[in-house]
Amino acid sequence: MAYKVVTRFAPSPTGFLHVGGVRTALFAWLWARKNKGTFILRIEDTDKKREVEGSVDHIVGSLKWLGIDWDEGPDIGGKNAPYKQSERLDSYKKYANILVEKGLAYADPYSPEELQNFRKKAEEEKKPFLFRDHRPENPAIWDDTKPLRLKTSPKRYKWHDVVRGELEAGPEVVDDFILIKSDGYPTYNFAHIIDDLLMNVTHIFRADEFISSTPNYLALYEALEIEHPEFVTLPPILGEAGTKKLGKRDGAKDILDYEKEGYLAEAMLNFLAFIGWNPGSGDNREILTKDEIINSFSLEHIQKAGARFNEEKLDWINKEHIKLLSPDIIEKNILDVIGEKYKKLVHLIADRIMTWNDAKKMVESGELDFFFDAQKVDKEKLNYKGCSRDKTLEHLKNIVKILENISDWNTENIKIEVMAYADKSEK
RNA sequence: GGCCCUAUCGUCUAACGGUUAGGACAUCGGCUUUUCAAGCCGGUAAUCCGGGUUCGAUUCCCGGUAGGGUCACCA
Repeated sequence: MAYKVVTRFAPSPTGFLHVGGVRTALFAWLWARKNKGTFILRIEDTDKKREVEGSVDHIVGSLKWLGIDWDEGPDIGGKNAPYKQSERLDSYKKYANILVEKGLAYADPYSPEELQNFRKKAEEEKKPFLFRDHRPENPAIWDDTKPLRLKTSPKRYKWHDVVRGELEAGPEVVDDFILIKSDGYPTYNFAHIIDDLLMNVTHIFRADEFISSTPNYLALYEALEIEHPEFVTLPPILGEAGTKKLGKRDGAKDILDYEKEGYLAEAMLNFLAFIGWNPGSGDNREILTKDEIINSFSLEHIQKAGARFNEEKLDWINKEHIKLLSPDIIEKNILDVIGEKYKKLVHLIADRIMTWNDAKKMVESGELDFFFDAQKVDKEKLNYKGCSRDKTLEHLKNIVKILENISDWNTENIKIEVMAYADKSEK
């Protein structure tokens, strides 16, 4: 192979990372690792208003938890430093000026209000709004205080997407989009293309909401007279119940919440890899280690259609990964979750191949507390924390089982009483 | 609404013109278990609809339908 694969993950620091973002990072990372290429972490912090403090640390922490490592990034530097777009403004300005000199970019003279009116008018006339219909005849010199727009020449664009195949869109979607905002920061649309160029990115992995803006990007690549990287469009991840893309508002959790809930990083990695990808061609394995995933990863088996997020499957994958661990590690992890207070129960829980989160649920529901009080149960009021009688009975049966496994506890009395109660109620 | 994308069991998917349409999760049943799980065995369950192309379409083409995405000085 003559060229080196370079991929990147380029999140904006606007909060936590959820499964959607992480899956994008994962696929880009897998492709880089599969090809012994380079994986870059780049922070797209060009929107000061939306920036959330601590996001970068959170993003770094999330990726590190999963074992997704990068060769270049804001924390470790690299030959393409810096890796925060806010520190790369000179590069954007340089390319902006090239476009201005070529006559392919111009200052936008309108105020936001004026722009709003154009949109409103277009809407009233039931016509699509296009900025290029309002191009100024003699644009002022771009002086950094006005937005800079790309001067596009509308036409039909066709392009190749590694996953979707041949795509195309008509001239009506091509418009003079903003390259540099009035605050001096570039838009994502401009900045990512310059950075990908300068960093020699070979494959752009991103979700499918970017398909519709691709013609505009192509217009920019053309204006700059540069080749575009390969486009690898990932299918959307749908919410558990709905048919809409999983987003923060419909329950997409912080990826680190899964760590807190007791999911193993490698199980999460396995799960995420299988959202919109599979080894294909008769390879029915679904439980794979990190290295196995890297080895079998290929772009041909990335799905086109959206996939629903399924937490039940995640639970199963997690359980299977737990089974792959050594007993020592299992017990240590269970102890981490349930705490020192319940140390005596570690073996029992491990024997039952409980997942960490099952153990955690037992702690939270008070089931383990009840166990410690079991010898004080009032047989006349077999009432466990507001549970129904059947539920209580179930708990008691469980406890008898647990008690039996601990030799130094005197369990005979309560066992007899509980079993007698059980016999009676079963009739 | 314009433009674009997508479409196999409930869910995730295999199939790259010829299979009794395979697997996994979930579900149901059985075995095992002093309870509950786990484990093992088995069952139910799918090619969106309509036209083509072809000896033969899940697969290729066209149309419809449905779902989704996008139309920002957000990414």
